[in-house]
Amino acid sequence: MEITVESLKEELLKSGIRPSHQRIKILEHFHQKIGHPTVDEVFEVLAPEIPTLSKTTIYNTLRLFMEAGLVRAISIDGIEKRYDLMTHDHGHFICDSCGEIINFSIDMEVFPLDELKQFQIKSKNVYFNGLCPKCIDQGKEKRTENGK
Amino acid sequence: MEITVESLKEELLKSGIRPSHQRIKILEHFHQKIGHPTVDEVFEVLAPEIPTLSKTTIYNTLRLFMEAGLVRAISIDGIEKRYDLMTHDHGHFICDSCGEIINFSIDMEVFPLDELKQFQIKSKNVYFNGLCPKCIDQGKEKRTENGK
DNA sequence: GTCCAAATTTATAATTATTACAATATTTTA
DNA sequence: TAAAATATTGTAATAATTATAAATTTGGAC
Repeated sequence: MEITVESLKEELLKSGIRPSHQRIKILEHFHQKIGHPTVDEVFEVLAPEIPTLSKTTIYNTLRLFMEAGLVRAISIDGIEKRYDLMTHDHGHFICDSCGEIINFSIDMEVFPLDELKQFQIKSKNVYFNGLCPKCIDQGKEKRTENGK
Repeated sequence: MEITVESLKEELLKSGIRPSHQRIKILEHFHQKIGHPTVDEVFEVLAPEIPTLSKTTIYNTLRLFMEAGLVRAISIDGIEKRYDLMTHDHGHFICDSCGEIINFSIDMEVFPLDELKQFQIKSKNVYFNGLCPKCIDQGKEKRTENGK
């Protein structure tokens, strides 16, 4: 399905969010780019397009998107939050050496949930970490300076 | 099994960590208290027992413990890292309203991992969030000020 | 189209978790 | 006991995030 300004507006309205210029651009960024950007990374990309853009707006907007269930935050490295479009279920593999985050598909229904019957579950997140193939080849062990 | 200073020393030595007074006390704290303390919470509890204790020591020690695989960090709220003893596999449920973290048992072997055959997986983490039974009863929706 | 109220964005300052670093203290080894 | 290695401490620096208040933009009533 094509991503247009109109479809983005609709997506926002459906979540009860007023589709301002900034919000459309930020949502568009998540649809166009794959990956798991930080607030800073979103800012760096959009600042040239929206010269008046403020980082606070991105913080505000992403919190709004989260509350509406449009994106989710992942913060496995504990340094900086990263954000991820809420699409289909998937897990995240984080490489301890290079820091890269790799999606992998996973069926969240595999969990036996007798213990959580009384709970209302809104989202499920699965994180693995270890070494990615590239870093295994290079014989790396610990995260290095050049790894983000 | 009884937790004694001797058993804690052994545990540290087995991981190649020299069992200093501070390190023993910090490890002991994780064995005694259940929960997922932050650096600050560990500091508050241990500072009276070790008057010279520095927060830097706790940061250093917990990083050391993590590298040795004794504890793991969870940072699902993205605010402050919390630490957890590496015992048996379990998942974490985080209540969006009161912020409480509840363990639940889970078999990490249920994951189909064809996609990650080439990866070296060191740890697996599962986080759910939503509302806990207490907060459902109280009709809460969003996290409130009194929720940590 | 103009005006008004509400919502949004912006810039700045404040807060807070974490790390860097250098000095001090402790422990180990010879 | 003396020297070397390691651990701890206190302070200062860094960096991500939030609070706040002013400025701007938006949407609707007329």
